[in-house]
Order: sequence, then C-alpha cells, then structure tokens
Amino acid sequence: MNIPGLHRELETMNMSRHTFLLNMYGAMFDAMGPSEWWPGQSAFEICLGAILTQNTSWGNVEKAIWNLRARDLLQPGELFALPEDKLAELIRPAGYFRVKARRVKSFVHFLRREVGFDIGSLAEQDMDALRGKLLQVKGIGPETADSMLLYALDKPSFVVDAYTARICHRHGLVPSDIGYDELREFFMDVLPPDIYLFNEFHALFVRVGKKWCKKRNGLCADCPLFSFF
DNA sequence: CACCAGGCAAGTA
DNA sequence: TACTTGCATGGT
Repeated sequence: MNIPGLHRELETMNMSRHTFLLNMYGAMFDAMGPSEWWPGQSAFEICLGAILTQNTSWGNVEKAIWNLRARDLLQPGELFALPEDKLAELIRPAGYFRVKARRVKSFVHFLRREVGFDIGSLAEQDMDALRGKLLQVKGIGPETADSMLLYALDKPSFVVDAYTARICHRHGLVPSDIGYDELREFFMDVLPPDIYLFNEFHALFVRVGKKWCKKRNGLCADCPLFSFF
C-alpha cells in the first residue's frame, strides 16, 4: 500500500514497516506490561462495552454495565425484552444514553435473527463476512465491529482508534487525515494475523496514548516511544 | 470555566 | 462525495 503524505520513508532507515511496528510494540509492552484486555466476563458483555465506550471514557461505561449486571441483564435475550427507555435510563452514566440504547437494541436484534442470541456461534463465521454483517447494524461502525471481532469473537481483526491514528501521525508514519480502513490495512498488511499481538497492540496504543499522547500534548521525553521520533 | 473521552449516523450542499 | 452536526455523562 502506498500512502500519500507519508513523510517518513522507513526504507531509507533500512527498516521494513513490519520491523518498525514490532519494535514500537515491543517498546510499549516493555514499558507497560500486558494489558489483559478486554475487560468483561462474557463475549456479550464485551460487545456491549464496545458500543457503550464509543467516544466515552471507560469509567463511565463501567457504571452503566454495573447497573445492568446488578439486574442480571447482561444477556442478549434480557436486553431484547427490556423496553428501550428503561435501557436508556440504566446506561445513562455512559453518555449519549438514548442513542446508545437504540444501538444496543439494534445489536441484540441482529443477534436474534443471525444466531438466535447464541453469540458463541457467531465466531464460527468467516471474519470478513461477519465484519460486513456487523457494519450493517446501525450503531456499529468500524472500530466497534473490529473490537467485537477481536476481543469478543477471537478474530484477528486489527482495531484502530483515535489514539492509534494520533500516535502514528505524530511519528510521521501516516497523514493526519488517514481513513479508518487505510490505517487498519497499514497494520494488517505487514503483521501476522495473531490474536494476541493485535489485542495487545491496540490496548497498548490506548494506554500509552492516554498517558503520553493527549490531544494538546507535544513530544514527551518519558514516553516509551520517544526514541521512535 | 474549557476540554476531553477506546464513534457513529444523519443531515447538508 | 465530502463536510458538518447532534448526541451527554463525568473527570481533569
């Protein structure tokens, strides 16, 4: 893949993109240790969290999930039966609660017609075909779909998010306006489709980004990736 | 007070 | 197709 605006040619550093990315991964892992993502006790809970955390801090999502857990509602059938306005009130702390109630509803409707609420059997489907189906569900965009595929369904789909784009752009690897699918391919084109690698890579980007790559920040000398600038 | 958080869909031109 | 806007709570 040729990316216009790429202002760091890794080849001139006598290094392949494959090697460079794995070195970044190693530096982050050495500094942060394993992430043990995604938090959640079931595949369905992970999918739910993927919707609830859209543009929202995880702490707020935890409160919403706790509300559902306390009522034993962390199952697709239970949420299918729950009126949308009741669901909205329970997930209020996660923000955008009316929008997200609708999105959760559309997801459990998808589960019912696709696999009869048996989320485990989703994992038997081909990854690309399943990704296409998830993207047709209103409220599931590319990041949410890939999070579900990787963290809930054990599919090697690389998850890209705002931190991934920000970090890669600051390191001169990609243009700032790169699209989601292009950035995903930037990784998937050269990395082995390894579930553990993809899991940790995304988690480490988020953890490192939260700590050292906030929107306003410039370069931080204590960032584990500082030597990659 | 302003700004941000593990996005997405719908509306507009 | 390419931009813009609404959604909303809670932490810093």
